Amino acid sequence: MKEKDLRRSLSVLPIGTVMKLTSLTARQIRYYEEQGLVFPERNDGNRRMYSLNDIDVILEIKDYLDEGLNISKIQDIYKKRKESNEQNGNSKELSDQEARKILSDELLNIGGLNSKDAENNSF
DNA sequence: GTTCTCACA
DNA sequence: TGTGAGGA
Repeated sequence: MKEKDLRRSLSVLPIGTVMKLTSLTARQIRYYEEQGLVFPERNDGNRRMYSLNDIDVILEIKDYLDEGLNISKIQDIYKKRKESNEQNGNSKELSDQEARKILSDELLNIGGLNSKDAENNSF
């Protein structure tokens, strides 16, 4: 399973491919990178090379955007997700449980932010 | 032909 | 966000 993760993290896709796969504009894709949502590598001559992992994230971002979240909120979600993934270097199973919880919180948050200001942090 | 950065409508 | 300029 590590093999897949490795390939999945290999950055080999030019922005044009990502555009087609995500149906977003280059502008948006670059913007999300600027916002720290995806981290493409910059191999030959300053060209952004995205990985399947990035595609996944971008697709997810698109999804969140579609559900009414703004960039800053998405940034927050990913920030927290990363923290949860990195804080437990001793237990992978716990990380998985945490990941599930985080996802649940995200969904709850999406539903709850419509009426009031869940803007800050309820979790 | 494709992508990059910067800047402005 | 879109788009155009100017370069690689």
